Amino acid sequence: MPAGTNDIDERLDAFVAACRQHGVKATHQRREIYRELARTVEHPDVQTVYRRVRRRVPSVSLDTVYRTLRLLDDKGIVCRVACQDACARFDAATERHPHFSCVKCGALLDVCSDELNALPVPASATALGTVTSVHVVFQGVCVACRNGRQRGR
Amino acid sequence: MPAGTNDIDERLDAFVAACRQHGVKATHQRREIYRELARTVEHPDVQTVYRRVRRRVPSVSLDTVYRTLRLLDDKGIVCRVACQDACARFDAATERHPHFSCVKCGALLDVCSDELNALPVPASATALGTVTSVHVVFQGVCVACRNGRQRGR
DNA sequence: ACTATATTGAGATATGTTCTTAGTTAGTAA
DNA sequence: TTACTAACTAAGAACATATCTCAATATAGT
Repeated sequence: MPAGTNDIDERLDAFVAACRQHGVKATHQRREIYRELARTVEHPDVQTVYRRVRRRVPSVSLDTVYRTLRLLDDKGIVCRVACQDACARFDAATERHPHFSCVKCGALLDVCSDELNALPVPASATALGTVTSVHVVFQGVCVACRNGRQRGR
Repeated sequence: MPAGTNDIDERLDAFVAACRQHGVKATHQRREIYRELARTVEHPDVQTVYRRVRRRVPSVSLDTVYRTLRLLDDKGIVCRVACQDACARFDAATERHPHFSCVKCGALLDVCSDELNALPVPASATALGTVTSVHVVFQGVCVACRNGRQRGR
């Protein structure tokens, strides 16, 4: 979900509040890591977040980015998006929504579908256990790649 | 999907045919790797397949299991299942079907839901690109873990 | 402002996966 | 059956992702 500057500030305030609520410190690094996630729709992986945060906080360590994203995922403040490649990718939007994953360029895009989001979990799934989250990924070739344009991550 | 012995033989025949069709050799190792995948519903990872295949083919190398599973995934003969942990897991059933993933023990279970399988891809997804596959994963705690029983991979 | 303690940075380490080379085996098509 | 060649094994190296250890530091509550 795109977000204007004001929006980001609001979300950062909410983030700090969420940290307090969970009893974890809202450190400078964590705020910057969250900001990078909240300000993009790309669902960047850890390395990408690291590279970007380093522009603002040159001393930040890769490990801190790993630790922070894992922590925030555990607390439910951000969420990890399942994708086919090896690396974990993250989303600041924790509300359930499907994704589109391009097998060519690796782009991971948000899909808006109230219909799908409202879809109840089938009994055949709840019979297997307690469902806490639902992940829907459409895989294929994105419009940009289909049109021949190549783009990196 | 579970499979009896006869079923396995049939699927192995189909596997050999699929190899021919794709111009790759249906070697002894590849057949045994496929057999291990077809005979279980656990969606094992590479290491697990390797351990099991070695019982029948002691000389098989880990690298061959990696290479074979990647090749078969590329050809669409098996499919890689997205899961939260680092390692790739595989499924001999290539027909679209949802999975249940247990966050505690890592179990990856098949969900049977004709309803979900029949669900059309929403226009908001096809607008982003050409969809070639749909992955639905319900995440949560499986019945066994909920009941306190622990089980390894 | 002070202090207890959660958090960080840096480097080491673990794990999963792929590649390289060279010599050997075994499918496939004729 | 034979020959061509893809595929295999072995062993090592390389690479990427992710986690750990521990001393130094910054944050939150008083």
